[in-house]
Amino acid sequence: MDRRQKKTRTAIFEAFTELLSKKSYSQISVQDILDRADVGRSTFYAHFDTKDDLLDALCRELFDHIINHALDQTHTHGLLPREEKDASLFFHILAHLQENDGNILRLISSDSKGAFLRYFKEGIKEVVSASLPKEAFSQTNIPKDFVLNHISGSFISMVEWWISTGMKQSPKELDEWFFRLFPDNFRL
Amino acid sequence: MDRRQKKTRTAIFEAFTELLSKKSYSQISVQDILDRADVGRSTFYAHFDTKDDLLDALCRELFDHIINHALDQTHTHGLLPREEKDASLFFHILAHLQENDGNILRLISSDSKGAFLRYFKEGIKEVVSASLPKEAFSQTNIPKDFVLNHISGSFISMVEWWISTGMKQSPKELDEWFFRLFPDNFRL
DNA sequence: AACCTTATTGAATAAATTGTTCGGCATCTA
DNA sequence: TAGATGCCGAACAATTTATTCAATAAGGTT
Repeated sequence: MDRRQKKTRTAIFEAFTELLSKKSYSQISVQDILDRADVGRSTFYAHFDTKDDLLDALCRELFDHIINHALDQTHTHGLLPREEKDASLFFHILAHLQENDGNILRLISSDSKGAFLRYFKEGIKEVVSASLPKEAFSQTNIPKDFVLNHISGSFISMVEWWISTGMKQSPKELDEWFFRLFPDNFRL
Repeated sequence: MDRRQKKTRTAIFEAFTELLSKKSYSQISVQDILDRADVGRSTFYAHFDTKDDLLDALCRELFDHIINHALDQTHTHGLLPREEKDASLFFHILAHLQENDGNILRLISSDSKGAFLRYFKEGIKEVVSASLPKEAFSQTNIPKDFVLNHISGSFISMVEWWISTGMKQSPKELDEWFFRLFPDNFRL
């Protein structure tokens, strides 16, 4: 990709996330983004169809970043038995969030988190689906998709809670609490 | 309240929910609402400050409706032991949703569900907090608010899943599955 | 370095939207 | 019936959105 394109793209992303930490999504005008990113009007529309499109692209980018990071970590460690807390996928995601990499936290606590959390939840669902042992389902007749939705949904809910209450707990602590709220025969 | 006021208020609410089932919130203009509700421009702004204010009011109204309905039911039955599935708060909420009272489903499946689900989740948290036996916490050192957030968050998540997959399960079935995804020593 | 390609700029523009104001009219309540 | 209150709808200023286009700048290739 052309250097110029990359430059304006990240300039827009950065300006956008900065603004998102101050105003709500609907209050941000394209002009605001233009001013802060120091980018021409027509340039913006050459990159993104609409403001919604920009939000979507940003969410996708941040989401990819998080998931890939977490997957790298777990693959490095291999899929160890659950007892090794450091190998938990969720632990790595939480740890990554704690570093506020890519200003993700700004987005999650803004009122436009909806778009992002959709991606986030869907991604978690897929990852969990791939790594969850079949034994977790075989003993019940509860649909797999129902369980996956429960796990990813409550995880996202926990992340929101964590951020909104000031991130006072460590990823390890959260990870442990989280799993203790599932049935004893669950080994995630 | 003046009959005239009530009339326009509900006319606006109805027009709004109908529109929400077709377009996303941001795509709906005040003019759209005016046309469909057959209400004058100045009248609208006499009732609501902004479009956001309207959404907020609608969410509050629907939320009150659901929660009060569910609370009535459980109070009628009294708080029976958990084994009596019909007495579950969650069962009643699900059953009420199934009746699509007040076109709630339209709102929950629209992309402006965020605002509504916030109220919904917060309300569930309070109700659960009030009715949850202390034994559910005493054996752990997990903060109560964490647990409440987990319960209400995963419940909301389940409702979204239910609606988005066509509501093929009965409230009773869902209610049962839901509780089986909690630790065995949980008696909600 | 010269050349071709592609991106950016910024201004001008049309269309849509928002929120306000105000005089005239309809409807409620006492 | 009378006074108060709500509704109407048109007109209005201010923003905002998304497009167009010619001039300019910068990138990449040989």
